[in-house]
Amino acid sequence: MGKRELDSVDKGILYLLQRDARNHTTKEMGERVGVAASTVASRIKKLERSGVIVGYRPRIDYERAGYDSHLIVVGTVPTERRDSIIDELAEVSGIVNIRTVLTDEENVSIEIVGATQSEVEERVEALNDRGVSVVRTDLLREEHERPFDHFGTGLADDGDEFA
Amino acid sequence: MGKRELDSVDKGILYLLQRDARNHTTKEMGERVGVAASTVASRIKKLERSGVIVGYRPRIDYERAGYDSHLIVVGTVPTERRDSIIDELAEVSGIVNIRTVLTDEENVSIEIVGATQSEVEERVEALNDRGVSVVRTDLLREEHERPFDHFGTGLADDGDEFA
DNA sequence: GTTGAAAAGAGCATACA
DNA sequence: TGTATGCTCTTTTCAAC
Repeated sequence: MGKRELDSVDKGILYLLQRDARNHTTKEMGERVGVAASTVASRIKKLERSGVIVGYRPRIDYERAGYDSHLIVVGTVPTERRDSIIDELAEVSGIVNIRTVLTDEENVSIEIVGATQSEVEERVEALNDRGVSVVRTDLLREEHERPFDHFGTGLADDGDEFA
Repeated sequence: MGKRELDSVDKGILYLLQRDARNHTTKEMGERVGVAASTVASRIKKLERSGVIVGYRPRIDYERAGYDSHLIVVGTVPTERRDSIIDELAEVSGIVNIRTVLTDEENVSIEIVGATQSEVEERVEALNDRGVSVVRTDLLREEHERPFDHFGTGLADDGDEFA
């Protein structure tokens, strides 16, 4: 499915979903965006089917969940083996996020979580065994997420959300 | 609110939410985890209140949404001004994610989205004006997200999800 | 804390503008 | 394409365990 042009209703809905993707009702969103609840529902389905919305995830505070060690590993993978290496990282426990960028060096960033520091250290070593040449390992301090503002400025009333 | 110990029901629920935080019913989750639907609902509420679940967000394919330029900026912010600088980045359009790590150099990673390359380049320059010394700018290639496996191995039946 | 049943509310499909 | 109505299913609530 190709690219879609988003209108202001789509953008308003996306904005509200980014503020809270689970505890908004379609009715509420419809009022904010100026459209009927059923329209909101069908727009969301369409955004899902067209691939603009890929899925929904909870934001988890791993520390509160009892996993004290949370770090970002920056590494290099040879571009020609990149995809297969990334696939195999599925077998390493504790990896919650992987980003790859279009460069030859330091082209992968891996977020790893674990209960203890030593547990996570083992996992970092496992990365080296699997073809990721680790350049740097940093403790994650904070992660801020914010709605992409183009999806909402003036398109939806801001109520109070749990930001 | 302090740390919580998660039992296997909590972990199973978190696992399922990570697979899809919006299109699972509590009944379905209850069946997979071996508990009643109402229990699932109350556990989720508790996880939200205790801060283990911080929120819910859609995963958006920005390219399909018509925003072609998507990049990761790695930079350095002076640690003593870090929090205020991060706060002020709220005024820069297109920033969707900011991570800070516990080092003195290259301690911030900023994800920026925009409609065109030049638009995003302007925004990167705006970062320099606001106290972020930009070290590197890379085009984002792919981002993989996966459920933290400790939250679910064997605790929830895997149906087929849209992973 | 967990359950199951009853009430309230949301989502979905059909029909229509 | 967007909106409204009615039907179905989900979520919420709460008394009992």
